[in-house]
Amino acid sequence: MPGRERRSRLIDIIRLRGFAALDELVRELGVSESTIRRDLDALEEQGTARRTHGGVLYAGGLPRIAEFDEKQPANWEAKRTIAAATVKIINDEETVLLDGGTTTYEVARLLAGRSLQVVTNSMPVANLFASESRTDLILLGGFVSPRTGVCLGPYTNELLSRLHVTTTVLSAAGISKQGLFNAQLLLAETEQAMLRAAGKVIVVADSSKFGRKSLTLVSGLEAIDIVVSDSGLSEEWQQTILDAGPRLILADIPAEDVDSVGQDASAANTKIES
Amino acid sequence: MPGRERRSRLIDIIRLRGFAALDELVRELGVSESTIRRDLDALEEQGTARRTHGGVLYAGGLPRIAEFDEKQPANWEAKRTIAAATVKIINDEETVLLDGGTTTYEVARLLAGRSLQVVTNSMPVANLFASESRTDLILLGGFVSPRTGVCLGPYTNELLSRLHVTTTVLSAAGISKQGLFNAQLLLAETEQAMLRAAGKVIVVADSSKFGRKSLTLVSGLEAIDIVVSDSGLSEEWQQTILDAGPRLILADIPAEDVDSVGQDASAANTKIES
DNA sequence: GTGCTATTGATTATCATCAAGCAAAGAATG
DNA sequence: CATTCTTTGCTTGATGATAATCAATAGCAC
Repeated sequence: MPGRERRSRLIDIIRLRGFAALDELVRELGVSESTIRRDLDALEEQGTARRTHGGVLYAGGLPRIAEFDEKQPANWEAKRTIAAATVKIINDEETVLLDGGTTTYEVARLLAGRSLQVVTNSMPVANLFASESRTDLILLGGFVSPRTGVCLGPYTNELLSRLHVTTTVLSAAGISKQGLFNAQLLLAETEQAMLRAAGKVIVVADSSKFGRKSLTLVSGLEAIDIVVSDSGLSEEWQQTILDAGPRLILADIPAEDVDSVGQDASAANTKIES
Repeated sequence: MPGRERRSRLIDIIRLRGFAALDELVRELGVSESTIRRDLDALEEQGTARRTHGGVLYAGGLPRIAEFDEKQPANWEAKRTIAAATVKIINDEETVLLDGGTTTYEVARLLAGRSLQVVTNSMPVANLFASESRTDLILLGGFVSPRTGVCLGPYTNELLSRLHVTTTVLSAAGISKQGLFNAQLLLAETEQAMLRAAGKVIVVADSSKFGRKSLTLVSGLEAIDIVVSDSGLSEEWQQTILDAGPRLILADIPAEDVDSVGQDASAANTKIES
């Protein structure tokens, strides 16, 4: 096999799989290990691939969404348990509208594979469902915000105005007595449109979000049906929320079995109030 | 550090980076190699990660779009050169509408990082631009086809009807004397809407597509401004296209330097006719 | 406290991978 | 045809990674 074609196929294989073991490549391309190794060195020099012990990683891969990369796994433990509690109150065959944000992303991960209709404006969320044949996916178009990967703007809002869903799962940058806050002006409008499209509104927010305001007010507390948070939420806030109307679900960080992240969402204990 | 938290952080790290070397993890988590190794075995069993020699890959990641996975790198060499020739006739600051398909995906890869406005209905394409701050991205929403990851349907078409772009890059399942063919009925409608939104229409298709019909006719040849293909296209077909109206650009597979795939799009020789 | 168990860290022998050097086979050049 | 340059495959000693075993520690029940 000519060297040119081999290197070209090499790139294709690596790109396709994201990772390829060295002996794998030796077998599939039918050349010696030394040759593969030399090719990989060249690819690395060129920046297309990254070598590891025993294999290669594709380097020119998808640029990642900033928000999901930088973010320290700050309250991820909490976010995960909140997500686990949230998916329990979503039934199969529902139509679910999912907002952007890391907590809703966790919810989306747990929903993947279930028989649902999902509507979202978030590209990271959409990617999770894109190839799931059991889940119908409707993507809200519009202008894509580069930092967060969500669709915004008039097109998005107008499309939303014509949809109706059974359940909307919203995230928030902050929650105060006045209601839900968000950090982006355009996103606030889109979230307001989401509220109008919803039958039941669920807000997911870890306890650190309470008592914190942000740029714009999205909605009052009375528009929310259910708030899902973690057990770190103070008594006062619990009462404040309940007084304002919503049901409150507090997810306990599970005593054991943290490993269940993927399919299995049964671990979190939940305490339902009022 | 308690084992639970460690494993949780492990998942976060792996997910964030896609790959992590073993000694890296040892250093960052401050535990012994044996412990890390045991944790990774557990994660692998559980399906969250995939072990390699000397490291781990994240497994629970994005499910991949079927079309891009299965597809043999059949005419990829041709597709790449076609893509390289195509991006040469697209200028900075233009508004470009990109169709779905593997050839247009290659075009998109070469456009990534340039100063453009990009409009697309394809999620794989959108992912390439999502975090590029230099490129404005407008995503056409709608119903997402699970196999190909493109948005279809009435919402998509209606949004398109309100847009105007300088250049549209279309793909095709087949090209005959009658015109452009596509394999999906709904997609044909969307592509017709794309044609209507376009100033200049570029069709990218490798030579194997010519003389091949598919399910539905999308448009006649006269609606196309430029056809970009490879040098494998027969004389008769060249003449047929030129007689019908479009300009024809044939990309030669470069004699050397196949390695330039990423940023560098300068390699392909092109022959421009009429 | 005593036993029990789970988790961790160190050690070892074994195996896989690596870089470098060298020779053979083509391809290109004069 | 001879010569040079490139590409390829093989070998070797060295390095790195692995699995398995064992001892130490820390909890937990009673």
